[in-house]
Amino acid sequence: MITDHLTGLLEAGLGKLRSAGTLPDDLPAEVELSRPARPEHGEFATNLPLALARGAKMPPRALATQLIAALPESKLVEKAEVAGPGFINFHLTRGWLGTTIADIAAAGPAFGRGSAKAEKVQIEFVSANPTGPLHVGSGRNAAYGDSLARLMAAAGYQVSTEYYVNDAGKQMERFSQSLHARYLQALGQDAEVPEDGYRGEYLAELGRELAQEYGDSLAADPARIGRIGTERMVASHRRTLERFRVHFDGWKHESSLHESGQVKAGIAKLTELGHTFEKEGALWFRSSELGSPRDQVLVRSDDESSTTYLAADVAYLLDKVSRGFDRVIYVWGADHHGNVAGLEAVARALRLQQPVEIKLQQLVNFMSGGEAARMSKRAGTLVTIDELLDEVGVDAARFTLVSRSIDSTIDFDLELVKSQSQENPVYYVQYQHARTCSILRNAADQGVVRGAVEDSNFGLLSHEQESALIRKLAEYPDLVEESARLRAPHRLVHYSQSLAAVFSAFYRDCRVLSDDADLSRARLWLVDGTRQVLANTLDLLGVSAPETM
RNA sequence: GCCCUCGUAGCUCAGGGGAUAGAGCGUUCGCCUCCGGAGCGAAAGGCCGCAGGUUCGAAUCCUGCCGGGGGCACCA
Repeated sequence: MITDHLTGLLEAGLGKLRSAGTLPDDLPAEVELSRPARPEHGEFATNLPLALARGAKMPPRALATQLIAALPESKLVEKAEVAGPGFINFHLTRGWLGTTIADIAAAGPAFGRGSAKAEKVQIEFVSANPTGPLHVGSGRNAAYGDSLARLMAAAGYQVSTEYYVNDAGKQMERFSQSLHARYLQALGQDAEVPEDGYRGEYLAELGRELAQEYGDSLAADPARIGRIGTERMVASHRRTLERFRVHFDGWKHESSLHESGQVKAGIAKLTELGHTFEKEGALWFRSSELGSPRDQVLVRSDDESSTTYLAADVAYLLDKVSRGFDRVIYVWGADHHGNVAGLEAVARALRLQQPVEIKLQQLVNFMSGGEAARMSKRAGTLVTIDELLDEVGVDAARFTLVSRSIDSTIDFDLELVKSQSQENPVYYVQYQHARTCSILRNAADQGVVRGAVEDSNFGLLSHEQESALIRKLAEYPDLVEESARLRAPHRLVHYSQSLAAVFSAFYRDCRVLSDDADLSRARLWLVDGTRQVLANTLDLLGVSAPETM
């Protein structure tokens, strides 16, 4: 990779300056090359001299000049020059073009992958209550979590994904009672959905379904109805998510943590470590001493067996760690942010060595025709992922939902997305991908043989648009690394649009299939590299890369 | 009141200490004998919410204020 090569040159140059006594000894040994910026000033730039100038007690430009003089010879660097307040711009030789294209051709779908890391990371996301269909807010969570998992895996981490099924507690009781009422109604009996129950039409449907399948045999067993209903809901979540191209490595039921005794054991461990106390008949977690604004209840006063969600969270966190994950990432909706301090307090109380990261996803404001539409499962008004997919398809939905920083609220206007779906940027990116495939097909039809990549003469690729395109392709491995580090898959969206635009400019100015056979071959390799990188980027987003549209 | 988050072009948003702050949409003006026009080029459009601070250097980091959104349960 080119940045590795340049970093090596800079390190060698620095070493030379160090041994000459120009630099203080306490400067960092690691050299960090900045990402290519303002490529019109050179193929790659670094702000390293600026970063070091202070420690070196010399003006950045002077340091940059000395550093350039100390750089070893390189076949890939034509020249290096000082620019701006003290940048070093590298102008690369044509040899570099070939190495980049050859790298892509050799790695294929693996181009951009980081070196394998030992770190095992678990990402838990969606984890919606199984009390109703998944709505678009969970869709954003799913799109983000899944892309993050793909991205971190590409960056070299060992990634495992999990969905936590909240199939215990009072919310589930309300669900059972609501479904029971709907079931009785379906049997023609008088029954009312509880005041604080779930009133959505989907439960009435499920009630009719159960009445048809089971007759009246469940009438006296609301608990069993609840269990059956929950599993139906979980199964429907799984179907919806698979349709959304989101696959989970594991599904963890909260109920299993209760049944196995892990919840009790977790509480006992907190008590053993001295972090609990009793008050007003309840057992409390003294989280206020661990950075949380208040203490929290673990076991309710009304019933010794009645534990709170936090107690289950303790058990679940211990369970995750016991499975050998070195880092656990939670993706939560912003409406759960009040629980962040609590979980962090738990991690501190348990003295976990493993980092616990909580990514808060801001809300999706669902709009309809410019007007805010409230989403509420209990009121039964919501827009489900399935409805969204029916309207705009998986590709547009995923691309749109992951396109913004996870910290930003998204206004999602279904009317707008429907009406503009043909102008959605995702189609632009896919279109450019299809175009690369089309050119490759045409080449095959015309009997143009690309030959081996090492036999191509990439020195012929001297056009400005060709250089710009190769620079853009060469950014990709760094982009993967940085986006993964920042947990920011939305950067891939912006990159895909940018790469598509650069390719489009190349396409306009540089005819690929021409009478010049050598040039055609070199350009075909460039087109193929573009196709590969577009496909790799879209894959990390869970968006398809069609060969025709 | 406290906590989280956002405030950048008309709109929706990128930009995680560095060069002349970018993209899409919208607006205006151009471009189809040519590998896919779901396209391309150009122009117009910015006290980067406000005020301090740190720094050689701040849209970026810190503090305060203003404004939008969300959250502060013995629900999950």
